[in-house]
Amino acid sequence: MTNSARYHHGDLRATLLHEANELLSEQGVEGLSLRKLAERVGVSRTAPYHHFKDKNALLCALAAQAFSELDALIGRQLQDGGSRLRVQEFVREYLRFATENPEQYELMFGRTLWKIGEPSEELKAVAHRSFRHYAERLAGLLEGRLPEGTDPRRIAQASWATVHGLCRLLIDGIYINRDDMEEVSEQSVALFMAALAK
Amino acid sequence: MTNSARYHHGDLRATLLHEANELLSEQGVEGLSLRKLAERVGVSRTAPYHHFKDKNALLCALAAQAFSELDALIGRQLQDGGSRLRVQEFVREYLRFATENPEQYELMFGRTLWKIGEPSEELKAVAHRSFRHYAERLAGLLEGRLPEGTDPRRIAQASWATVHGLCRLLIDGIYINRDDMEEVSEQSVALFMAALAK
DNA sequence: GTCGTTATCTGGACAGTGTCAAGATAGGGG
DNA sequence: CCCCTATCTTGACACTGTCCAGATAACGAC
Repeated sequence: MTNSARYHHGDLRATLLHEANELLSEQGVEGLSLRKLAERVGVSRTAPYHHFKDKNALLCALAAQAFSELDALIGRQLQDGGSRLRVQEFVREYLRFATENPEQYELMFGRTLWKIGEPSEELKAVAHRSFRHYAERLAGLLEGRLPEGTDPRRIAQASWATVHGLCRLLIDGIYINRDDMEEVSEQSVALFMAALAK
Repeated sequence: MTNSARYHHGDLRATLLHEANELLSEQGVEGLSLRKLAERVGVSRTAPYHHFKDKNALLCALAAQAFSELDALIGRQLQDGGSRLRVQEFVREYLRFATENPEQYELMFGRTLWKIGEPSEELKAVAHRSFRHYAERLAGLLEGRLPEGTDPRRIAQASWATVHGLCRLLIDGIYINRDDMEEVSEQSVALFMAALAK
């Protein structure tokens, strides 16, 4: 019995996730339909429903996966050490992550899951964890440099918003293009660190 | 012949735009279907196609309209005067605009038009104009305060990205909620201005 | 006023979507 | 060995955007 013709796939859930991610990269969330996905995997249209409650559930799983990668990136890049260059390098990597996986990034932070669909508990958890992780690492890096009375949490939110905004504008091609990216991000970080070093 | 029963509507284009904006506010881009819109206006499903080439075209018109409002806001808020408070107040108003019209804001900057669909020439023009307008006003406000060698255009891009990122995170309910908003935005502006005043 | 011309509007049709319900299949534990 | 149940399939429904051919009426030329 060949691999492709057996009735029970055997590893459908993982295959679906993998192929869905592929399809996502190629065509974006809008081009990712369950029917196309099923056909691609070689299975009937409703088969995925035995592994994911919903299209929403599948997308949440996909986004959660991506958040894990981002979380790993945070852990990798935001270690102790000279803070200015660290932050600069982190932002560069963050932007690289976002621009190399624009559709995944869109899914992670876009309204598809957070506004229209319900973000799954798993997704909310891993997203929140990433942010907390970032906040902690950043606080460690900036320890002692923060002006008195400055809430590190606010700094984390404000800086994340900046980097996130850069990504969004860049990915969707509004106001910032790939050529500007490097300079703009450097400028942003420079401003940020200058304010703190004051 | 009553107003609602005549064959030729007479002012369909404007009515469509108005009602579409209403529908957009209520149900978001995803809930805005041409068929629902047509029914709501009391006209057949394909009637809108005589006034807009596409669904995309209608959405572009809607977004362009919203950009005009944003442009007006920029002109209104970013006048000469004490720069720190001016900027603070501008950001507050920008955030208000975005949070009071979240679906419009999403349409203006979202991938629906900029990635999936084609942004119309009109939309690109008005969006670009808004940014240029912002950049000019900001440069005027910060005149003489910028560290040497700083490109005002980069400052405009970086600061817009920050505010934009705040809006996105806030609207979609990620990492920043309504209670934090005020503080985070103040913090952001404070950092920004502190860096420039250095 | 009458008569095209043309803008506007209509209903039918098609391909595509997510998802529910009912039935088919087979793997795995008693 | 046999049944239970996880897994998979087909059929169906409502909804979407949009093309096409035909109906309607407003408007300008004569």
